[in-house]
Amino acid sequence: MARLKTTHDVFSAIGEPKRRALIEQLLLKEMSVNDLVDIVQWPQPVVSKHLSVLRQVKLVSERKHGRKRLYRVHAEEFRPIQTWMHQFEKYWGNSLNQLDTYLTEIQTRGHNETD
Amino acid sequence: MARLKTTHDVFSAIGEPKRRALIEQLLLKEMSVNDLVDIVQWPQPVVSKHLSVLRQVKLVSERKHGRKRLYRVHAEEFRPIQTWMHQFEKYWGNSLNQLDTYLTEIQTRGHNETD
DNA sequence: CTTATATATTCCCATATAGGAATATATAAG
DNA sequence: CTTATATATTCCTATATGGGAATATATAAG
Repeated sequence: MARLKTTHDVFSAIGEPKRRALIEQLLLKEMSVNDLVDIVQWPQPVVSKHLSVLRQVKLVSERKHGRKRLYRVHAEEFRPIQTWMHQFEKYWGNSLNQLDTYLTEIQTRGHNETD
Repeated sequence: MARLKTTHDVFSAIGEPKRRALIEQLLLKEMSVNDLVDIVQWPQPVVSKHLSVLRQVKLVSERKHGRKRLYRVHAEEFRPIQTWMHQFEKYWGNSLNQLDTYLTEIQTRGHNETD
């Protein structure tokens, strides 16, 4: 076989730096394709194609507004990545992350204080 | 041009599901190549090649032990991913993550209490 | 309807896989 | 030295890009 499709999952989709750059911009605010083109200075088809990949894995959504299409980030769809990253926190000897790990743990347990 | 190299950066490297699976195993404990082959049941060259990519981006390291090569995860190298993911936490309406965001913020500022 | 604007899609190509098969390399054991 | 074990590397091929260029599509404006 060959390489996985970039639309296979969220991890593949964010593997491309340009797509991460677009996400970073859309996190600031909802924007049209040309707004993004003006900012990142890549050819419009390049931006559209990367947005297409992000749309397919649902990391962004689009809505029509006149002639424009406004794109926005779907933050919830990034959760699987964050969840996967939690595995590493126990190895980061940082009190902040230890606290986060602890809090996540009691949350996962449903913080049943009766036990 | 064509697609980015998988060794371009950490994000590209973990885009491949098999490489994530190897990382998950190595998080449990240091292991030899054949230990991994026994677990994941892929041909040994497949495992070796994926480990090679992970080694190049320094997500894992290897040390010789007799005839074997023991691989382990370098958790610190995953930090850039976690850092990037912090951008999304403010959009996850979860008190745990809001706390984490707050703590990360004061840490970033160097928690200078004199100001 | 015609024109201009905004965005998506198609065609094309150089490039980098991911995996199978075979082989090379390294090191320990006898 | 020879053999067995452990792992890496090479060769090969089908496949999926990422981007350039050109074009299609959609919608608003005149």
